[in-house]
Amino acid sequence: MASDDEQVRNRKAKLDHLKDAGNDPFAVHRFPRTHTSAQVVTQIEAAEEAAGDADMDWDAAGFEVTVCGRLMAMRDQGKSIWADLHDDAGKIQLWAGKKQLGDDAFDAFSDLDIGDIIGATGHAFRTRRGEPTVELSEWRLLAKSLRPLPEKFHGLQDIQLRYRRRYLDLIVNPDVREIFARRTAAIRAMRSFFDDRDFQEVTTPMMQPLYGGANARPFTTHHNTLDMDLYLRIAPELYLKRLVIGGLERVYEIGRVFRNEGIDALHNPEFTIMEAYMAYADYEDMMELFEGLVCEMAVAVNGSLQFTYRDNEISLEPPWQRVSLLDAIREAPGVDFGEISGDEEAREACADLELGDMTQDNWAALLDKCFDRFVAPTLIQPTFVIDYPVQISPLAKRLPDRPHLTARFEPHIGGEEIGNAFSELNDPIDQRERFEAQVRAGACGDEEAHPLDEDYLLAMEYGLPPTGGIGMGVDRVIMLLTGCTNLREVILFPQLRPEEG
RNA sequence: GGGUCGGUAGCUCAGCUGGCAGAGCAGGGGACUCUUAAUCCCAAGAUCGAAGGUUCGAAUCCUUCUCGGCCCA
Repeated sequence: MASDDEQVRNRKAKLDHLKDAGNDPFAVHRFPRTHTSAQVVTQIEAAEEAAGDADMDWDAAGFEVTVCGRLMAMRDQGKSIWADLHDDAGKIQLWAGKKQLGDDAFDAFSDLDIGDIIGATGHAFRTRRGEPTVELSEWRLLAKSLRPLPEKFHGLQDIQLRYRRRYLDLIVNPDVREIFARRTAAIRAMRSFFDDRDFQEVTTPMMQPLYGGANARPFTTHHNTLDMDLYLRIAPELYLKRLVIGGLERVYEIGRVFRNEGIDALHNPEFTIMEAYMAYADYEDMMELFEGLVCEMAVAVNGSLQFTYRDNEISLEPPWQRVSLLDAIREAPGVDFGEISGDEEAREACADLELGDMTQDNWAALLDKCFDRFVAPTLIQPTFVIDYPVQISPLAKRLPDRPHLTARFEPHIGGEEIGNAFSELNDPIDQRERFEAQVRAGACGDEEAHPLDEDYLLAMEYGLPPTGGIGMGVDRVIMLLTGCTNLREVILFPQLRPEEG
């Protein structure tokens, strides 16, 4: 057990001594700092600027600062100790001199451990070697760290430990901090994009009496007082469209959805989705909106519309290319799903494609497999895959000239699907028939089939204006923009198998 | 589900065709007032993922299991 480790025992013993001497670090409630590490550096540079070419007299030009953070390195030279203090803004070097600080405070300082949280006051200056530094005149321990940190040079490499103890990952791996800062910038850009266009940000239920808005299996939970089962949402779609019916003409939501499916490099059971709906707009408008949104996110993350993903140079410069779903599959594996309707017929057409066991696959599943296997990996530059068959698009509006197809698109970048969008189906009669077809598919074993939602149909019968909607897999877009190849690198606490066993 | 690579000290990693379990960092003791992956000296730290097998002898070879990475389905 780690708790018996020698290093932990040493640190606990130090803590006990502090408590016995009336210096319990955990009794400290607050610490007023005057400067972050970055502010100290900036002010040192400003002092140098003011002094011009003259030699700096730091005794005169130095200034008093109070900083706080985590001790990340100690270089003990006997009567002089150099230490690195890290805070949210960066790092600043501390210097403790035995003569300058006094014997007691100096000895106590040398007793600190890497990982301890301290506050310190002193004179800011730059060393002869050029390092911005605070010469300590006073310091205090604000929290004792009882466990040793991972190695300072290589950081934490163990993938499982990095995710299970993400705090350690963040403490010792600076590039991880950077990725999540970029994630935050991307989401901030997304909000301002919609806010600038007069969209209203809303929150809708995560616990729903009936799930819908996507084809996926849900998680189930139970409310005790109401004594009813509830589903964790797989999408916010049907609630957002209720709001459009209610007259909120432009709405968006950024939030978590939950899908009860496998976990791999591109799937986490809970992930962040963005959905937006715009009354009186269609899927062509949504393509433009989607392009603009991703471009603004890219600029926020990378400062550019160009980026590299898996050695591919990708440009987000609009307009993005478009390909018809059925045309693309007719070209690549050479199956014309537009000419095939039955499940058996589809299986025959795919017989030579080495798609594995097809006995459970219906027409829609095989179309999906063909696309995922032969077409999606080739869509490196941003591409809208358009015009999905009505059978696999139960919430999308039909194309007027080709009613077997819908006004729907899925954007693909770097070979990955990053969203789904369409002109929303607003005919409640057609919607009921689509739901009924889904229920039939469910009865035939399709576990991801959409359930029939009477409450949503009731809302639709009051009148949903013609509306365009988009959904985006936010984590996936951030993954692409940051060059990560695993979703878990952009989710702070990805789902893992429980520890032990 | 299949293939493949891996699990060795708190952390990062060596350990070859079987022959005393190693280093660096961190930690302990000591020296050192411009260091910054500080440096130098000393001592300590291991159920080698688990179980079985082969062998005089297994971290190493074999089998099974387990956990994880990557690739494929």
